[in-house]
Amino acid sequence: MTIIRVSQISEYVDQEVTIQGWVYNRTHKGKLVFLLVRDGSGFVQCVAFKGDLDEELFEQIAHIPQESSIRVIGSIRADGRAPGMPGGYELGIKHLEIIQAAGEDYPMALKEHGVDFALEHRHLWMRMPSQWAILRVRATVTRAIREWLDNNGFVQMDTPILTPAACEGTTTLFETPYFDEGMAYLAQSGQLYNEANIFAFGRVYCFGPTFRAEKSKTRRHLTEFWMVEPEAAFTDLDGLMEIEEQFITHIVQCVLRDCPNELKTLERDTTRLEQVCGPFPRISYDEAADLLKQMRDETEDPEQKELLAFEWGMDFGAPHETALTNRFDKPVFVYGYPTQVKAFYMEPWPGRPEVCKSVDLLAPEGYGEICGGSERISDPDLLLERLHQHNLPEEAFAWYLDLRRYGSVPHSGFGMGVERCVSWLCGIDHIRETIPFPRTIKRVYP
RNA sequence: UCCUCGUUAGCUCAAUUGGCAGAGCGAGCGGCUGUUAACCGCUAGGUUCCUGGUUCGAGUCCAGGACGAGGAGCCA
Repeated sequence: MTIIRVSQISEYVDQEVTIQGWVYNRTHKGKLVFLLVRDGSGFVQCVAFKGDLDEELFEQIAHIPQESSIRVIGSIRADGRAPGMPGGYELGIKHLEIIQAAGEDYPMALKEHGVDFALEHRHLWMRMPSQWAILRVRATVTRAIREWLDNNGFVQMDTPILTPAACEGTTTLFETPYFDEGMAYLAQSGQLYNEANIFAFGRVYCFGPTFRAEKSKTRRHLTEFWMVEPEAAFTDLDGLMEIEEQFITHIVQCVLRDCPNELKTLERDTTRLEQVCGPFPRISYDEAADLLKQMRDETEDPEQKELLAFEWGMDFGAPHETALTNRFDKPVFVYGYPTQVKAFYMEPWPGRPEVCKSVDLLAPEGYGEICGGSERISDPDLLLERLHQHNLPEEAFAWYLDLRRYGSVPHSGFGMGVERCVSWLCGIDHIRETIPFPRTIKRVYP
């Protein structure tokens, strides 16, 4: 008997097959029982008719607990009434074997749940269609990331997770004892190592978990999140933006192409996503500041006026990013931030030392920053000066300074937060649903 | 760290001025041949977050605490 996966069901119409999975839902109507069975690849309705089965089996099916694991045999038929994913096909049950009857106290009702309850039961919550869809989009995003980078000359170089000190000297890090060497810190970025790697490989990327111990409690923050960081030699800020827009375009198009069912499950309006292809609008920080002033002057709402309060030199807050991105249909680049709000290694703007060659990419529909990057300082003397200005220990950065002494070149790179990207593509409002087991300031379970 | 809010059945929530602890969903049993969050009937299910106080009487008022959420700052 052919064992098939639900995602392939349309190829087996009128054939007798076996499906292995779990009972997601059960409803019955006298002599009919409908089981909604999921197998990881999709959801399919299986129908038991009393007249077709011996009485003991029918009774067993009629009382099978939710989430029981089963093996079901029957023939596939097309039927527009059948729910499921992809839907429109159902299996007429000829035989069913219960692998394990689930306990009758399964806690996840097929309704909405509060945040705390859902997160406490993350190990079960992920079985539900919305979470199944989001996490499959995530898998598509990570595949698209590797695909584009691998196809465009970027070599994957894994950077260390245990690191000797702060990468940028600002954010709070998780620390752990490290033998006789004092404390080691969980990586908050692989960028500095990437900068070493480009001198050997030209274009590289690292892709892995990243850790920030900041007590951020917002819908945009996790303490453990995944970041991809490409870095390219012989690339200036304009070149970096070209890379970013091709990269993002590829990711969006892969998701639209490969995840239509998932996006439909999430009721994502894809018309906005379909407009996402490069080139993206580019505005300077100065222009963004003017735009914000203009928007603040135009609004009548005093609350909005206060939220949009802004002075040159500030970094953008979430309300500023939302207001800015609402003016555009595509992701928008904001480049040339004030040097004082950015990291020490960013190349100054020619003739304007108060501004640096940095660029953030803001996603539309209010999702805000998904990529942050810059052209890096390539002059060894300037880099040393910046280290001193930021009170960073020169010895710890000796290897990093070496990179500017032996064949320094203009180079640039950026980081993209996977969870923020997936949130945007899925149209959900909190990034904790975009990673299988989210780590937040208040949660390390399960 | 700061500001705001919340905690009542397995889940989502209601409970009027301080006056008998409720509903829907979920679970169990029964009914129905096309359900889409089916529907109908019955049953079970409670330390109202904790501690103390006021009161004849507290889910409700007061004080303290615990836990959680949203936002700010910081960032991806």
